[in-house]
Amino acid sequence: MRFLARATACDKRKLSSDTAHHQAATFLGIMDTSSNPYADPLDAAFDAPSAEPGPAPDSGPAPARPGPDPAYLRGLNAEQREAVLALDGPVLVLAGAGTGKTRVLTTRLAHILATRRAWPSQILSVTFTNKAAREMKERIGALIGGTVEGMPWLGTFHSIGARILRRHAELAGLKPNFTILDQDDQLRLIKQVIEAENIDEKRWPARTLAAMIDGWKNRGLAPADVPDGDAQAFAFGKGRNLYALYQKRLKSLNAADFGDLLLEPIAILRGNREILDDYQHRFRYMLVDEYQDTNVAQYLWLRLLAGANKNICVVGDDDQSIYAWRGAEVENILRFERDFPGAKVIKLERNYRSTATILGAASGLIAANRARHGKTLWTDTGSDGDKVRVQGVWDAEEEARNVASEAENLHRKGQPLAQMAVLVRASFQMREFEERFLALAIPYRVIGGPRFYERAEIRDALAYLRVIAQGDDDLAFERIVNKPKRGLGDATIQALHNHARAANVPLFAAAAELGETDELAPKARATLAALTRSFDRWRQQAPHLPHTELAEMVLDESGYTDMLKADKSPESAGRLENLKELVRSMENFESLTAFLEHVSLVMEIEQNDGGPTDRLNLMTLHAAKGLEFETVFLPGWEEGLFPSQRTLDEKGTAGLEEERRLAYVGITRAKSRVFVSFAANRRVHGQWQSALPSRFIGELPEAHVDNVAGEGFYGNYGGGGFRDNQSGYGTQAFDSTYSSPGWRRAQAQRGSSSPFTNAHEGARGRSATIDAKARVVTTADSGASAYAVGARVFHQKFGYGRVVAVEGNKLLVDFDKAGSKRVMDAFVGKA
DNA sequence: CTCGGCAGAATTTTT
DNA sequence: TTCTGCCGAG
Repeated sequence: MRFLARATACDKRKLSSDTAHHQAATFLGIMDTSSNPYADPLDAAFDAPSAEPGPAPDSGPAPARPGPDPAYLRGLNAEQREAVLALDGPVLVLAGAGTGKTRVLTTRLAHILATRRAWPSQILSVTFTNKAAREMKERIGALIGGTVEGMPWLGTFHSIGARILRRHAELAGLKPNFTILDQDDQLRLIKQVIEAENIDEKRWPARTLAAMIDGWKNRGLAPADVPDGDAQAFAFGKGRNLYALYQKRLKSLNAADFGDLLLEPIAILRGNREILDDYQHRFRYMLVDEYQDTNVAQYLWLRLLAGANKNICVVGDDDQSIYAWRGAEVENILRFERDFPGAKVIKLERNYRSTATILGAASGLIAANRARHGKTLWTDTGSDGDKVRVQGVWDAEEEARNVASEAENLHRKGQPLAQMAVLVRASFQMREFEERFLALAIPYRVIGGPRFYERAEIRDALAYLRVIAQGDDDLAFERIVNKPKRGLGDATIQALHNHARAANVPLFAAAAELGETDELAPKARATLAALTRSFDRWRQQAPHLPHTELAEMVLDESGYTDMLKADKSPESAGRLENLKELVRSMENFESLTAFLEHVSLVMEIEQNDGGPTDRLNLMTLHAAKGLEFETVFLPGWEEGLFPSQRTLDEKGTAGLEEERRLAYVGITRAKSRVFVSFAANRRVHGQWQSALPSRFIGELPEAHVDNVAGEGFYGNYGGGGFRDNQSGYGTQAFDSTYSSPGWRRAQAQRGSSSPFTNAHEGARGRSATIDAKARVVTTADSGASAYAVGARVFHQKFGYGRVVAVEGNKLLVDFDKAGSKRVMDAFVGKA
């Protein structure tokens, strides 16, 4: 048990990195294994060139098994139990929303381990997100003790793919230390390839080709496999060739993109019988989470690995497949039984999350879809609960006001803000809500917004580190060669490229060479020489000091931090702060390479940005999958926005069904309350557009819905409007609107002007501002809207600061991190 | 080479 | 409306 103590004392984040597994493995290897029942004798040997395949299950240590009903099985319902216990042969678990899917998955793993059916290293369990992987590790740890780090093959498709590819890199024409490119790098590279072929990048944008290449890779297609029709679609048939050239460039850069992390292992497994045998033998059990989201490549990968023993268990929900646009094939889950004959299919339909009303509404909606296995969620929790409230409003601003005030209501009644979420279809919808929350000083958190590692300053810092770790990394070198500005412009870069190509060396080497010769202007030459010398120095230092110190040194000596310090813009302080955060996060890794590997596969960072913990959640519907909240707000249910017109145009019925699944996901996130709303007018790209309520509203069973007329909903829809809405949204549902006092008042105010004109803009804008103020006054406990000089305040965007001056309702605030800013008093709260 | 101005495009995005 | 990327002037 000494082991357990040490394991839990370890930093959890450390354990989540792939390289940490190696360490954990070594750690396990040198341990006194007799004290840890799950210590895995195989894992330590994994990296040996010819690792012995594991012992047959029955040749392992004697199964000292707990009695007939181990603790971890208690509390499972019959279906869940079956899903946990059905270990032999293929199993498809159709797990509806809120039916305890993760619990089944983790319990199943625990069961395999506890019954000694396999060692931890003989189980392959794949998830899509790092978050899901982390959660599984934690939950398994909780079930069987803190031995999670002994599960080397629990991870995302991509991290496991990367692991396999690193092990056999040479078979794919790569070195084991290859770089993993993210979207940004990928796009840059594709652009270079297009330009090198003299194709007009304006006419044939790199983004388009990037999307096509991704699509091909998702479908498991190497350049040679790309069908003619597909290849025809880009630059008069040059698509395939460009794809091939891109792949060639990747190899010469010793780099792989995300797609390659799946594709290359497939090629390796297909082309090398012994390797395939080794893995097939190794993985006695396979588990796949979110199977409905797998694409063809992932499917092929799984089929290859499942090979011989076919102990594969996939868990998913066809009704929650919302990533077809990213290559996911709902087909995979729909045809599982055909792919794996004799598969056992278990449906989890008992929902432990939502009220009967919410389930009824969600089921009624999803029933309109044709392509599905068909499940009926049920619950037996007491009362039916509140009906789904559907409300029509004038515009997005009113929508945000309603949501915010409803959230405040619930909050006053004791519901934590963190138990509420606003789920939008597209991120541009978030703005209105953020503004409103800011104005009311409602703490909120945006989930899935811009990623930490995608910020420019972070990517720059990483580029420096990448060049140090991997001199071949041209993309990284190019990124920072003139950042901070060193006077190395296009001309010099071009010369570098030419030289690199002629001498067939990486850019960095070319830079070093050009720093010696006199091909370049003296100034550029001296700068290049100085830069390459700096890198040489950093590389020399690297082994001798902690990588965090190295990072600090690099950022300082390169002039990068000075550049930010000299920058007077309000963001620069935050950028410096981010860099500090980056260095802090590096502490959790053993080495620079371990850190870089983590960064490329895990695009997130644990945020400890202070501020209140109880915050209202704001995110896209996609980001909400897998989460649950007491109350869910679903704004923007309008034709064109949701379902999205573009999806409808591009994907037709299939697209509509995916949008409907998205709506289903949204509703089923709620435990007790759902508020749907739609706005009659919305500003899209600065243009006002009118909209009709979404057809999904009409598809919600009437019995579970409560229609409410918003105060600002004027219902003046000319000849169109709800009455003609082909969705069949009932006229009677809104009849009350037309005669409500609110509506009459509104009519009186507005006269006969049409809501389709811009006439309302000024008036509405003004009244909203007044309203916002009024709300601030009523919410602030003192009733005062002005702050005194010297008061500590908190601003959602700029953080904490001190009031320096007050001018009417504007404050001059000296923010701790963001510097001096002029802000409206309504946008800050008392610190 | 650098900065400023203007045109054109703007869903969803697990890795 | 707002951001990005490109082009022309200094």
